[in-house]
Amino acid sequence: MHQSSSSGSGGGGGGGSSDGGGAEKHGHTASLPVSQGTAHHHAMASSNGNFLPGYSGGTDCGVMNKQGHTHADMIGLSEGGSCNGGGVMGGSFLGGLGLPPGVIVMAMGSAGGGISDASSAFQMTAAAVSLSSSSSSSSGTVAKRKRKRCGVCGPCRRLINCGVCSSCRNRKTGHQICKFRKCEELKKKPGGGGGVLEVSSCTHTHAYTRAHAQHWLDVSKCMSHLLFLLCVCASLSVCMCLLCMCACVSRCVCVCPGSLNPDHWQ
DNA sequence: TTATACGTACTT
DNA sequence: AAGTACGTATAA
Ligand SMILES: [Zn+2]
Ligand SMILES: [Zn+2]
Repeated sequence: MHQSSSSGSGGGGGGGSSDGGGAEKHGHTASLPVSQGTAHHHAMASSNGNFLPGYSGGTDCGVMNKQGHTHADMIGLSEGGSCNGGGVMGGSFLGGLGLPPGVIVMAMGSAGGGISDASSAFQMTAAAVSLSSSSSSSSGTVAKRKRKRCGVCGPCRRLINCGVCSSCRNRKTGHQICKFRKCEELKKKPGGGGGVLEVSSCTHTHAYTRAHAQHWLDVSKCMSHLLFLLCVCASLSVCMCLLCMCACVSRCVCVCPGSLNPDHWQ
């Protein structure tokens, strides 16, 4: 009797991200024009073609999809004029984001305390969301969100299925990614990893531009320029750079390292 | 529609 | 703990 035929055998919860994993299917190694040498992305040597190259952003305002494919219809929240450093901003900026009343604004100056890296900042963000969420619990619906691969860890950068692991051998019925390609973040317990909260199910649309993603990587290194806007509506979190006033919007608050990778913001 | 792959439950 | 199987979300 293997799991009977129906009734909850395989957890319905799942479902993932279809991540089109991009691996063997699209051999499409996004060749992005590197124009900013500021980012210190991890050095990686895609020697044998089994790994994706490091992320490198361009300066154009192209819109990128999860796997680096360009998408035509996505709209970036930050490109109103800040895409190239225009920095047009003012009271209208927040209005443009469509944040509902009750937004918590948390500025982090150099006096941010001992915080010196981006993930810590995200944790703070998460904590704040937690407070606001429990405080104004809009509905209590804790709809579980499905996670997506981070896109930057070693396994995520692998392109080729090993073909011999249990997942590969059992692919027909197992529906699992190759063990060597399984994202390190997804291996962790959901909600684990040091303070992740499950604020989710926000219907706000979000997007990012490639240029902004690159900028975000840079800005994350200098906490004194970050401004976090937390929406009590649950899961909307906006991270804005005070230098150029561009912003990142995410549906979920995540503290995993992948949050800093544009792929994670899909 | 098809292909990929997350979450979960059952099995070994 | 690892393997197996299923339902199904998501993208192409
Ligand atoms: Zn494998
Ligand atoms: Zn990963």
